[in-house]
This record gives sequence, structure tokens and C-alpha cells, in this order.
Amino acid sequence: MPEEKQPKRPRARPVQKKPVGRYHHGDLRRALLGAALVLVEREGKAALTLRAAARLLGVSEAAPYRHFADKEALLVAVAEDGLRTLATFLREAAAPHEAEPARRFQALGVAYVTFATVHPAHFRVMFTAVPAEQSAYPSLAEAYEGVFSLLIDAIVACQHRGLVRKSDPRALALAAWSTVHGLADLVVGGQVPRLGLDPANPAQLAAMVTERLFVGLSLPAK
Amino acid sequence: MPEEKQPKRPRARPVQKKPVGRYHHGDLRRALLGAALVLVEREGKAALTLRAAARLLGVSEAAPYRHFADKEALLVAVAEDGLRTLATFLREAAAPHEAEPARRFQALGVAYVTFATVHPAHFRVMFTAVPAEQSAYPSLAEAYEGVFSLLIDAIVACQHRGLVRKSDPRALALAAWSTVHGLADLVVGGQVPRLGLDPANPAQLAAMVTERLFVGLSLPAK
DNA sequence: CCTCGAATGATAACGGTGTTAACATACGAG
DNA sequence: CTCGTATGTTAACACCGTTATCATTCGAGG
Repeated sequence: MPEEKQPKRPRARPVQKKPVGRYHHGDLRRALLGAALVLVEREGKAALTLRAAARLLGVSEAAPYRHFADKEALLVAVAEDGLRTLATFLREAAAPHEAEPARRFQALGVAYVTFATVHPAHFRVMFTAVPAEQSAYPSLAEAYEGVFSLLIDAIVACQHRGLVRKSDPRALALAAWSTVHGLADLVVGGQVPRLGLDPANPAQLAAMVTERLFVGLSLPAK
Repeated sequence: MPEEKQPKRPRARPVQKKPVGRYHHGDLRRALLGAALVLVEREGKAALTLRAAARLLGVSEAAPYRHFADKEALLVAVAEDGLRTLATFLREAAAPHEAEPARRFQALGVAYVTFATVHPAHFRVMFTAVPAEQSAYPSLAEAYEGVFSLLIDAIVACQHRGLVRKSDPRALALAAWSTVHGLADLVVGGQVPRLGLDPANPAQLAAMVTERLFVGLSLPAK
């Protein structure tokens, strides 16, 4: 039984309000992002609003427009932050299994699903509240790539050990990403509990699904 | 190469406007659902609004509240309709392969992803714009089960032929659902094109991913 | 056929949201 | 010290969800 570990945000971001009496805030953009993260984690995606974030900081409700072109820009920033947090969490989960690519692979899958269950609203923002055309946000694309590259690396490592067939790693990584992402999305969407399949242990489900996935990526059985 | 087939709505639903001069509409609930479907397919999820649906029918903007308790109820109706359409589409895709469970299984996966790419906004509504607590909407839960049961049946059929290991079919079906659902969600979210992985042929990707998946569900290679 | 309660639609209003324009203040380079 | 610019405020607009109140129509029972 692997150790359960809660994903934790690397550095605390204490949403500092505007100093009373001061006209300018100092770093409103960062503060707005912090407020948005608090809103999405505590109250859910629907509560994530430009005006609410401004109110939380004691600043006027139109102030955010000096730092974000529109609401979509804030959502993108929130998504990007979540993706980098996820990447860090995945790296930490994989670190103990550096020498065993198969275990590392499974640890990544379990951690991906665990992150989604611990931060469901944030997870949804990362993947649904963002434009399909992300060419306007290059750093967002980088953040996605940062997560995806962890899967690719794990698969390449498995290939070097002869544990995984030698197809295009990006294609295999897409299959892997699809599997863990789909499970995460179904869990977040409340599908899994309704299926009579383990009300509250997503890590175990993730381990099972990841194991089936890994077998599928194996070398052809001769 | 499997035949490409566009998912088509079984019966046309021609969003009939209110007869001019008439005070009552006749079947406003059904018409509102039709208008909502038009909006979500043509303009996307953001355009799906109670007031816009009412306007489309030439009816007052508060009229929907006589037939839907709130916006969530309309979203649930849209999601449910989409799920039943998806189930029909999956059945049609599987029908030609009744005798070959492995092919049937793959056809289901490809069709699932194809549906999502043809109706991306509707797909998103089916799985993201709906409350995680769906106990208040029993018919919605039925609609999900109607899709899920197709996967279970396909897996059981494979098990009877000795093509798939004899674990709990619901667990295996969850693994399968996760895989195709995850791929569909990533494609709809615009991730796949950015990965340099085939800009516009999701069916081919789905076939590859489904094949890896199927191997993973196989009997242990002795 | 008539009556009358119930079902359905219309109108108007409230608060919340994204967004913008016009104005006010503070910062920082020269 | 000065002044352009960045940053924050105020006020307003349009749109949305939602509700209360009023108007019209339907249909069951006499």
C-alpha cells in the first residue's frame, strides 16, 4: 500500500489585501491570482469571478482590468498555476521510484488522479475553462507540455529497460495521459461513486487502471 | 480502415417558434430543449442561456421557468439528451461487429471519441456542466448508465470468448471508459493537435489508444 | 355550454457579472 | 522637481439568473 500524500502548494500565497490608505497595491496581479486560487479551491469554479477576487483584496471591482485583459486571461493564469503545481506534485510522487521505471509510471498515474480528487474545481479549470485555441497563451502551452513531458520521460525510461514496446513515445504517452486524465475527470464528475465502484478510494482505482494501462503498453507477448 | 460516419441526431427537432397571435405555445418544454441544443451546437456552451433559448422561440425571457426550475435543470436536460444520442450512436457503431467482440470493443472506443469531436460543446455539457451530486436527477443517472452498460456488455462478451481477463467487468469497463473519455476530453480541449500528433484524425488516434487499452485488458500472457 | 381553478405565458424588477470610458492618484525617469 | 505613464476608482452599460405579480388560456365538473 503506497503512502498517501496530500498535494500541497509549494509556497504559501497569502492573498495580501491592499494596505489601507494606500492608493496603489504593490503587486496586484500576483495578489489577484492568489485570490482567484483561494476562490476556486474554497468555493468552486462558479465563485471564481473577477469582481469577487477584487473584493477579496479590498480593491475596486474594475481594478483587475489593469492586469488581465478579460476573465479568460485570469482563468488561463489559474490554469497555468495549477498545471505547474501538478507537475511539481507528479515529480515528487515519482522521485522515490527513480530506479524502477514501472513503479515510477504507476506512481505518476496515481498522483495525477489524486491531485484531481484533492483539487477538483481547480482541475476542472485547468482543462475545461480554457480556450481550445491556446496559441494566444504560449506559457499555458508550456505548462501543459511540462506535465506531458513527465509522462514521456517515464515511458522512454521503460522503453530503455525493455518494459514498453518501442513505438513513438509521444503516441504512447498520449494513451497514458488519456487513461489517467479520463479516470480523473470521471471521478471529479461524480461518475465513479455511482458505479458502485469504491466510493472514496481513487488511489486504488488509479492503481488498477494504471496497471491495465501498463500491460497495454508492454511489448507484444511472444 | 473503418468507415467514417457522422453522428446524426435520430429525429429532427425543428425548434418550432410560438405561433403568432397565440398566447400559449403548446409544447414549450420540448421546444426549449431543442433551442438549447441548437445553441450549444452552433454557438458553444457559453451561448447556452435560458434567456437566449426563450428569445429563439419568440417567447418571453422568463417563460422557461414554468418548465425548468433553474438553469441547472436545463443543462441536465441537455446533458441527458446528449447521453442518449451518444448511446444510440455507439450502438450503431457496434452493430456491424456483433460477432467479433474485439472489433466491437474497438468500434465503441472510436465512436466515443468521434462523437466528442463532432459535438465538442455538447460533450462538455454532458460531463462538466452537471452537478457532481446527481441524485436529484435519477433519469440523468440512467442516461450515464445507458452509455456505461454498452462498455460492460462489450467486455463481458470478450470475456466469454476468452479475450479478456476475468476480473470484475465493472472495474474493467471503468478502465476502458477512462481511456476513451480521457482521449475525447483531451481532443476537445485542444491538447492533441498541439502535441504534433495528427492534427485532424481523431479516429486513428482512438484506434491506437483503444488497441493499447485492449491489450491491457487481455489475459495475462503466460 | 358555462364556470372557475390551474396551468402557462408576460411584464417588471432585483442583484450579480463582464466590460468599458472617464477620471484620480502615485510612481519613476529625466 | 516635473511630467508622462502606470495603476486604481467611479460610474455606467448590457446581459444574465431569478422572482413576484399580473394576464391569458386550458380543461374538468357542473
